[in-house]
Amino acid sequence: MAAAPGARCSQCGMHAFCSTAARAGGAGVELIAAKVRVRKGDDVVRAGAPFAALYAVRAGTCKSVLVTPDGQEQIVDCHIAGDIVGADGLAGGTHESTITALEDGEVCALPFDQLETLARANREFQRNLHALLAREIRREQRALLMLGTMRAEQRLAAFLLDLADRYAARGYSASEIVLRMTRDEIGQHLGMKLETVSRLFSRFDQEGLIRVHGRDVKLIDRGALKQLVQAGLH
Amino acid sequence: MAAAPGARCSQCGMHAFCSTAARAGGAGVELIAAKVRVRKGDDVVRAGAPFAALYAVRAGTCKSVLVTPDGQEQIVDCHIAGDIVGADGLAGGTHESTITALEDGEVCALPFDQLETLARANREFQRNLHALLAREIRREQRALLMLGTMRAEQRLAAFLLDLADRYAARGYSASEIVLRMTRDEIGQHLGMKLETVSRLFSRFDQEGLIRVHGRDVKLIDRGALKQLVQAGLH
DNA sequence: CGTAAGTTTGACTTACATCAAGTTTTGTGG
DNA sequence: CCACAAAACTTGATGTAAGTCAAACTTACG
Repeated sequence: MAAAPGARCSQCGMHAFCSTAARAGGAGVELIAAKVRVRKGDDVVRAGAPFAALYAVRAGTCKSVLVTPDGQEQIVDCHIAGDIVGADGLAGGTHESTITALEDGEVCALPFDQLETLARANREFQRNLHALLAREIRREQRALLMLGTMRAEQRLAAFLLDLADRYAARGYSASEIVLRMTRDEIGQHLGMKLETVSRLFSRFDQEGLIRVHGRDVKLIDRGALKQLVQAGLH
Repeated sequence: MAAAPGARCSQCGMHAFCSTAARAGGAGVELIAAKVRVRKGDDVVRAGAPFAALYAVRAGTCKSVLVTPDGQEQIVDCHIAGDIVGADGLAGGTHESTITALEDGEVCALPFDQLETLARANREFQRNLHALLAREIRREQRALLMLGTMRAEQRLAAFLLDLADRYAARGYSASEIVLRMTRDEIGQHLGMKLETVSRLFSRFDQEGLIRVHGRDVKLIDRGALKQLVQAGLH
């Protein structure tokens, strides 16, 4: 179950980890990552499950979902290949959100006690691990800013720009996005109804900001999108 | 600038840290916390400042604020005595949110490289540090759920219950709250306007859920408040 | 004690939700 | 590969929660 050695780690967000982990390996510890295939709709982790590992998304995309007592769902974040997920389970020992594959893909389970052992052995790896957790705090703070202060059109524009930037950072096209979420899921993520998402896509298309065909979205006028997010013009 | 030894650490959220830190101290490291007085309105950390330490709130309350490019403010969280703040700065090396005192108080600066050194030396302390970061992830995920799925009245009810619970966990009254935030600040935290906050306080008071006198709030019918949050009845 | 900051309440507006119908896409078994 | 059902999407008409504007009231503070 050990990961294939050197398997395209350079594109993986865990890269910094694994490379320092390899060096820290000299200290007598080695990271054993279990690579798992997931099919669309599979749960990577389920809310309430005991926490034991972080998961590196090797291929595909995932959503992490929190559910209210009355059944309403909030998509807390969506993850693309290279992201590390599941850190919320670390507090309290059980996962709080359910992480589900949005398409077929592959994840690596990284046993957390092994990560901690490596972090104790290697200062650089430790810092990377902490940065990983802090990055999640930061992403969520930004999401709060978005939900708390922006209007629907701004949130959707910000969402598209963020997604494009993240794909770009992983070497994919920065303007051609294939959404893996339904309109309903995008709505659950951005705090609006699917009809509103649909209407905004149509309007952005009409206004020449983007070009939409179902789940294929092409960013046409990034400048205008950015301005929309920032200025919040009516 | 070292903290007064044994200074009411039992009430401090850092307690688990310091106690294990003391034990880890046998490994030749000691935590030097700088205790600082803050006045109402003082910034504990400013957005953009280089990250060097976490801050334990020893007395008083703080808010952490994120600002949009166009000047809108989102109060990401508010912190009471016993909380540890400033973890968002760990990613990227600079603080992203500004943390401001809402009343006179006292904070301890905990140099992060010292915390990391202790974490490498002591497994239990390391786990506590990780749990601290994960708890923040969790709080923010819940806040996202709140902003993304709930209506204004539910958010305010949830806010009051959370605040009461947190005070209770620190040994204060679970039903008598003294708000340290203005209506405007509460609105900036919950994603609504100050007028809406005011109206909801008045309505909750009329309906007998709470008793409001300015910033003094007494929770009367916690059951009803909880039901309001969960059921979202119209 | 007076001014400024904060709060309340009312009248009106608006962004988004809801309800509803029709269209397109996706997936599956014959 | 096609047929057909289910799921996803679009668009319109209407409703409503919360925002905006405005004025009066209360509390905190120099």
